[in-house]
Amino acid sequence: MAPRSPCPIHGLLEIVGDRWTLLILRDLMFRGKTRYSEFQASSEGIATNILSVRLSMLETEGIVRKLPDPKDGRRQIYRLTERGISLAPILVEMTVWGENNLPDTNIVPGLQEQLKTDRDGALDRLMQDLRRQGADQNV
Amino acid sequence: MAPRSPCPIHGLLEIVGDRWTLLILRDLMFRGKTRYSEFQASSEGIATNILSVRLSMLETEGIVRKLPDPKDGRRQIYRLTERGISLAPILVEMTVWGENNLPDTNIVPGLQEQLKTDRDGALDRLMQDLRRQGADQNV
DNA sequence: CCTTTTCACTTGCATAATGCAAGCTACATG
DNA sequence: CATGTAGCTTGCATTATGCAAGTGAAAAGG
Repeated sequence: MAPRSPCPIHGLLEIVGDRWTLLILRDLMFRGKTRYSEFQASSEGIATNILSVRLSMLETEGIVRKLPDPKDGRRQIYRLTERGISLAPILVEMTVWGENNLPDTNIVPGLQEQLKTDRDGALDRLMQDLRRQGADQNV
Repeated sequence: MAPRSPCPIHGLLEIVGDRWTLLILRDLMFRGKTRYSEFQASSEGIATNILSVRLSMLETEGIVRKLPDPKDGRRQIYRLTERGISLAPILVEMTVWGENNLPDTNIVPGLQEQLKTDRDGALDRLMQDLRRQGADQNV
């Protein structure tokens, strides 16, 4: 949908402001997931048709790119673009807030400690790591 | 809705992960809005029934609190709680991303420059200011 | 006072988004 | 060459959102 106002938050929400998109990005950023069936397997249980629509939307928005797996012609590999990687600070802040304000949360082990003691450093390392992953396959 | 997984991002999205809630919080944080009719007047055009449901949800989640206007018995004043103020880093990161990655955005004048040159300082000042607003009316 | 406005909502109904189950096609595996 | 797997698409039920109109309490105006 086209934004109804020039507000940067509103514009961003037109892309990621639904129940599922940020969870897909979480899987890409924090959980090393790259495949359709992996996103589908996340415990929140996204419906397959919704996943399909969201992934292609993210692709047209330039947040992820899809490339065929060279080792298995059935498989597609989804990776974050640089534009997608630049969303990491938002996801990190969301993680920190959730950890501090919600009961019964648990993040990928290790990251939680890093975020508490050295948030900026942990964020930098995360983004560097995502860039390295993206550099493996072309562009 | 109750979260389906212990993921902090998922838990947060169960509260703010819809098209409108974060825009209400934006109005509270960056635009000094405190009243129902002010939220309704935002240019994205939230429907009045949705606004009503979202505000009471935010209240039960402890993100905002509603208090009667002592000067006008018809009016209610909505303010961020400390829990709501602690969402500021997320909104700020969203603003920064939108400014850098979307065409035709314009933020409340002044804040944009502050965020570019001194993000941490601007965030601190914003949160202090919100705390001061909240301290006016009882806790 | 008594009427008219304003404010903060609620209600009813149309439309759009999401959820669920089943099916389909290209490719891989045995 | 039969069977399985991955990544989807399709059809339909359910839920959420959007829109217009209406309501009640309090303020403002005469």
